[in-house]
Amino acid sequence: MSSNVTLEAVARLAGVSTSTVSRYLSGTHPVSPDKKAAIDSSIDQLNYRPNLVARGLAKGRTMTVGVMTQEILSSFFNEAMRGVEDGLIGHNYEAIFVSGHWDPADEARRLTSLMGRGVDGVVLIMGGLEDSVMARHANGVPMVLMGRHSALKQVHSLSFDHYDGACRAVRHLVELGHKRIAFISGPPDRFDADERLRGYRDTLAQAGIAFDDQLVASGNYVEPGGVTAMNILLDRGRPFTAVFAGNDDSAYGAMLAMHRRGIVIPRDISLVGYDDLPHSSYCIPPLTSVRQPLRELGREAANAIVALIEGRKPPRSALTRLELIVRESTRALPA
Amino acid sequence: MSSNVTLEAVARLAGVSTSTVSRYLSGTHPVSPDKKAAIDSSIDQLNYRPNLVARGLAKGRTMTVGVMTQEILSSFFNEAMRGVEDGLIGHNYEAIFVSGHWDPADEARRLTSLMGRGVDGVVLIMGGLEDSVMARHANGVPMVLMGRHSALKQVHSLSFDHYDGACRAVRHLVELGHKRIAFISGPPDRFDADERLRGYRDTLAQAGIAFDDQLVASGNYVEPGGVTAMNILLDRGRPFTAVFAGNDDSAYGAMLAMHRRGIVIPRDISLVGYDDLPHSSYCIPPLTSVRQPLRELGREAANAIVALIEGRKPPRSALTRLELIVRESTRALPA
DNA sequence: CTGTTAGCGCGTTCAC
DNA sequence: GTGAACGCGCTAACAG
Repeated sequence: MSSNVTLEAVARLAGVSTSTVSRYLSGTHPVSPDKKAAIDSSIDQLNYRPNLVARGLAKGRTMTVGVMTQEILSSFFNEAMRGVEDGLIGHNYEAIFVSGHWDPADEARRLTSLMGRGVDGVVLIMGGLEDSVMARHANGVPMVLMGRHSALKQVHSLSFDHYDGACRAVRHLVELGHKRIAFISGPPDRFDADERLRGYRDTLAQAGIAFDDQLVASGNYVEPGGVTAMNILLDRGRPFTAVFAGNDDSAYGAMLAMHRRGIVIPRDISLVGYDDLPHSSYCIPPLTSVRQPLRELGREAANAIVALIEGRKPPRSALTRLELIVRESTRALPA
Repeated sequence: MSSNVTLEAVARLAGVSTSTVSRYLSGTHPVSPDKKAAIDSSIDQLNYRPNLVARGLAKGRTMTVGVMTQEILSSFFNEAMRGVEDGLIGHNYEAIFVSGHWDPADEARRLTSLMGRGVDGVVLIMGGLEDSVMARHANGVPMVLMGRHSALKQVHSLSFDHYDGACRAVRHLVELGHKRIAFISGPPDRFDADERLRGYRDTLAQAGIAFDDQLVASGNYVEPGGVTAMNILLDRGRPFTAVFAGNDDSAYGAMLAMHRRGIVIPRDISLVGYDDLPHSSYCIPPLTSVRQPLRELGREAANAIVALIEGRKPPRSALTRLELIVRESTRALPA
């Protein structure tokens, strides 16, 4: 385990007591210049590195926050993680990442382990932990929940308005003159998926377009699901000129399905995605998508958790601003 | 910090000594059935969770291994991380991820911090740490280096043969009848990039095709670089019928650049990538690419680090097997 | 099988 | 300013 050279060794070499070294290192009390020098020299002579485990035990704080993602293999989560990491570094906290794999049992396990490791706070990105479980496992440490909302008042929730995002996407299509607009939905039991569907329906209604359930196919937010959904849509034979995919990964799948059938985007069909993943600027054609500033949200989450840890009130979230990024996968229908 | 209920509280409630509880929990010594029951009941009555920090301090082992990635936002690293995570879980170790951002100073900092946290072992994924630095920071804990090689004998290196991979890619193109084959290289100072270039040149030579430096443009392993490189290649006016991109991200960029100019893949130009990122099955057209079993390598890394930690010899690496995945971005040239 | 006694390395009283 | 002593929660000898 870590180093073998301890604070005590440093103290002995410097001819002072361990408390003096400790105080010097933490800067809590003034130390005389000559001792400072002696300590400094023996520190790098011995190549001393403080044992964070011991420090954590003694102080009851570890200067780390646990970040639970669901899936390491996902641009979506990665953006959020990156944001949290960025934000934390500025505050001298370190992130330790674990992943819950969308499995509540796994999530609970990881959360317990994080707590046992003495993290000072926890950031949960999405996931399916129920409030009661979260409450039970969060042993008094502050928690920030990203991407969804919890009724618990101990947890600070930070998320986007998926309903609004979906409205923007569909409205864009409507404004381009599309009337037959299909929808590839997300996993049926997920809040954000439901919200996006609701946005789709409401915007259609608002535009005076009748909802046609033959025009929605369920995807699951991953590429293969997008392929399947698109094929189903096409096979049903109901005509449509545009598709709104519940997320970009589904959209990628849909693109491939269309490509296979010789359908050209946006000439034959317009496509809008959701998430604006990094890759969406580089697919063929570049994808029009609803951008959620995930990375920024991650930074906010970091700020919030640090504030909470230090007993301050988390700053009011400024952004949550969604934006439709128009690229080349959508076009106006000739009048 | 974590829970407030301690081992001692449990012991008191159960009417036994702390050591008995400790022994029961760790299973190192037999404990009488009635005490077991008493302990069990008081554990969940109190909702006791062991304090891993204290345990770590006492045992000198934390059952965690530090994993340093370079960039969270990269499918490449994510695959590797996922593999390591998978592998570790089976061994009851937990991964804590940090990222070095391809910056040696950052890497050194993170490594120090990991050591301070008392990780039992470290897995480094790529990165640019020099041997001397690695040696200095790895305070006696075992280390596994993924994706590149170190001369240090304390570190167990696990990587792929990039030269071989490049040869396969180019050979494929040659076999399809291509003679004018362009190359989009990686960052000039990176070992794997050099190896791929070498594979490209050697395979060409072997096929009796003269090397033409006007046919290589330097990318940087990310999409924008691929776009630029492809444009340069095209602007030079030197004809070519195929391109080997140093990695998939560059290939994606190249695809977009061609799309913009109305060049159709593979009708006009064939394209081969390297890495076989998950997305490569879903781009348009699906990309022929050299697959490196990164996830498997990650699992091997996990096995190796655990073996090292437990004083065994790491199993000899079985795979490192590269494979060319032929999809739809390459076609045979008419004879 | 089980309780008692020491630490693990560091922060933090409390005196001087 | 500075040192001595104690404690964070747990495991590991040491005795029974």
